[in-house]
Amino acid sequence: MQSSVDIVPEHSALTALTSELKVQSASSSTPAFSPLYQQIKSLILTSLKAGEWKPGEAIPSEIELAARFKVSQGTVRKAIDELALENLLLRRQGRGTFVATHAEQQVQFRFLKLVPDRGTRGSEGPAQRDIIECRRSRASADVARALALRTGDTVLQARRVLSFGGTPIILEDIWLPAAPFKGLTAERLANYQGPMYALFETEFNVRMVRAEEKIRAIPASDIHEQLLKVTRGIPLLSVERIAYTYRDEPMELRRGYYRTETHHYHNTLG
Amino acid sequence: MQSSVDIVPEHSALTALTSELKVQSASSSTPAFSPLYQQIKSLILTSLKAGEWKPGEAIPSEIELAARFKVSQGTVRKAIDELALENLLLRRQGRGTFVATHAEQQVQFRFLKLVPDRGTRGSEGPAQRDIIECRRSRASADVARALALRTGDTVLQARRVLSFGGTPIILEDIWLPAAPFKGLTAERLANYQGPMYALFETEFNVRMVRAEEKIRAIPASDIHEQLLKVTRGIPLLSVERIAYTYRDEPMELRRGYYRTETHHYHNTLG
DNA sequence: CAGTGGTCTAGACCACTGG
DNA sequence: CAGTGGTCTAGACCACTGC
Repeated sequence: MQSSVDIVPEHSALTALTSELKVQSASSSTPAFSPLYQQIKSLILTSLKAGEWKPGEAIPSEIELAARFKVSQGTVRKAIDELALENLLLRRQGRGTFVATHAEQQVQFRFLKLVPDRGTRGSEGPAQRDIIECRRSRASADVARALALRTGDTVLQARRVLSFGGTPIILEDIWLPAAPFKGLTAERLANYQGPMYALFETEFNVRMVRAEEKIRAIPASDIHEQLLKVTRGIPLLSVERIAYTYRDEPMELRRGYYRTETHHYHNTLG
Repeated sequence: MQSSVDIVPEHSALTALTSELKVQSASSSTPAFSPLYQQIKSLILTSLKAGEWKPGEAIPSEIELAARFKVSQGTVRKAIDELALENLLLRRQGRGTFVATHAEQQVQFRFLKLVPDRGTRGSEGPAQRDIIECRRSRASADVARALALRTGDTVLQARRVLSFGGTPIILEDIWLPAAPFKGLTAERLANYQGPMYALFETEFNVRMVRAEEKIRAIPASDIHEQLLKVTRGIPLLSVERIAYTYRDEPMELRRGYYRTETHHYHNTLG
């Protein structure tokens, strides 16, 4: 090292960059200290939300971002690390950092945790997807609450059956807020190859990032009898999912009913 | 920086420490490159397994570990970061890094994902736990396979009911390999306050680190009718869990049956 | 071969905890 | 106040990818 006296700070980004937006508030009761990399993280997140880089595309290199934000590479590195951990970005050594997407082969059906008892998903061939219906309707009280809408707001409602090896296994009822999905039709849904969430990305710029599921055991009703070919009253897995976009905005309510004679819901506890 | 010529490497841990165990194999077809911090990570993991530091205790500070392993603080930092991410260690700023434990108040019932429909767990008061039985038996074929034993090996078998607010909600059948849990009795189980996994840690030095669950909907049988006070045939959530210790050794098979009229299994998808 | 992410170091300083 | 983890920097070098 040089002969600098250690009282003189060699580097002091937080101080030096006081002219930027990175100042600590240091005002109210809670100091609300936020490290630099967290601020960089939200800046990247903002660009992500604004669609500056599309799903599947590469974002600028760490060096470029470091120059843009006037911080060291290590700091943007830490910001990107966290975003990658949250599955928002995908790092590929030697190639770059990419905006995560549901369209990639490797991570298709990332949110579907139902797997066949023997082997893994895919071993039984691709799923057959039949759209039963897709229509506009009014949000009931519980649907509205789940989607942060008001009762009576317009929603899109879809129903579909997923079959594996010719056997219907899953019935899903899906509710979407009408506004962000303007123009979505049954045909569009039926003809699209690949996961539904990939369609949402490419066609409506809506990216599902996180989801919460509530799981119960319920008896099959008439609808299940018809569409899943099961006898009324037998146990089904009820999976209610609310999917969220970047900023914790609920964007989809999905009620799934799973037959679990030959499949099971798989979960890993860390 | 100093006037060092950039061809001369200033720091080169991997080279300089060739005398240690950190050499790259660089022999077979796959180079099997392993970064330094990964090697540090397994060294720490080894100490953890060997019980050098007990659950709840602090491990040496980053500076001490860096000195011990002859690497920079940043490298042990990255190793510890990953172990903390895997819930094996717990960082506490200003205090130190601690061996994770199931006994801590905050993370009790880390693996139990059943929550009441309204509010969060705990709002309904503590669970009542009744040990129905606890005995030695022989592993059936499927139990043996789950625990990596041979059919007929001795196992400990326990059955208990968990009640919330006076209502029986969960029936659990638990199988443990006899050897590591020598001396475990029904009394020991019944009298222990706190999570079962905390007992395993303190009494048998067995730490459950990870678990896999298979979830199904099944009809209630006679046993459920008796112990959960439900009518035969109503849907129950069947949760089969295999819990693993550090090195992916299966150490517990647990078959849980959950009533889901007032509770649900909650899961977050990332 | 240039460009990307990934590793490693050394050192300064900050935030937090406890005695 | 000393000690701990947490942040930030600057710079060197390595591993991997594609052209």
